[in-house]
Amino acid sequence: MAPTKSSKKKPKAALAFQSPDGKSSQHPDLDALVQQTIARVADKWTLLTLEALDQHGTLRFTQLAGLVDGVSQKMLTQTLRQMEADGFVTRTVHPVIPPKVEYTLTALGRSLGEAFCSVWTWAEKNYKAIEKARTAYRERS
Amino acid sequence: MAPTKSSKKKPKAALAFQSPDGKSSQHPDLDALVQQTIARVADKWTLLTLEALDQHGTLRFTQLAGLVDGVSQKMLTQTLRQMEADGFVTRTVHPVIPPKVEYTLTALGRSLGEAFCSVWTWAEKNYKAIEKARTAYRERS
DNA sequence: TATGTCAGTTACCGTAAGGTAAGTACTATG
DNA sequence: CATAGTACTTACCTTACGGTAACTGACATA
Repeated sequence: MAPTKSSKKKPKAALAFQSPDGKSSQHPDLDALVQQTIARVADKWTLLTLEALDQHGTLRFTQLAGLVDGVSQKMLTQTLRQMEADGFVTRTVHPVIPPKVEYTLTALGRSLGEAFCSVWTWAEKNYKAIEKARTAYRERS
Repeated sequence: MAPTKSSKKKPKAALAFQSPDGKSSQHPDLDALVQQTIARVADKWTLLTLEALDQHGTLRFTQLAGLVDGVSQKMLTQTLRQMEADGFVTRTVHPVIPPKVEYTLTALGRSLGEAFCSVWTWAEKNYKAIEKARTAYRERS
């Protein structure tokens, strides 16, 4: 797509990233990178899988399939591979028959879970307000 | 073989929004509701629009189109309608010629921005770790 | 020999997300 | 009269997401 042009960051975001204020970023695609990161991470199956692993610790493939409601084998595999590639989970293969594969969150994965926690609690607090707004909107139109 | 069938099953799993399973579900799972909420909110254009409005306060349609990098008119309209319906923005039409329409965040919208701030910050802090993990994964396989 | 278990992989296919481009409505201005 | 400016719709079309189901491999058990 078109290259990211504007450097836009809110002052309220605590920047762990050191960069002179008011100047254009040394990393022109920082926003794009961050956006990509969020887009990847804010996936339905990723979030559900993250949650399941966060709650239960180490899980096997079929256990995950049972916990992540509605997921297909295909999507679960895909999601786990992606999360492994991104460094969110470790995949441990025990060379036994029948196969045994265990998945655990890494520190990075756990930190992601914590970060999403605030959105999660926000959603818990506000989903009623959203539904109310939707009803009001529907009646208005 | 019966793949990934858990206690709850959906006749057809649509993306994100789907409520009732078999029973008269006046109480879909809280988790499901929260998940739906996040799925809706964690949309690319929604996040970018939210950010633009959070930074600039009140904006007109074309201003938003300029700020939200890469968005098409179609998607911008769709996103704004959705956000309005969800109670995140107010849409003020000034009955003048040529048309003038202004968009502002509601309190709910602003609170969402704050909640997402932690994820945003997390992404800023960790996107390098993710890229590193990806490279390592690629080399590993 | 047939069947089951676990953790996948692969092929097939329908849906829907989303981009492009053109059209709409209205008026002021050159 | 033609054009520009604003805020959209609408039609069309392509891609990619994701569901279903069948198949793999190696052994254990009946």
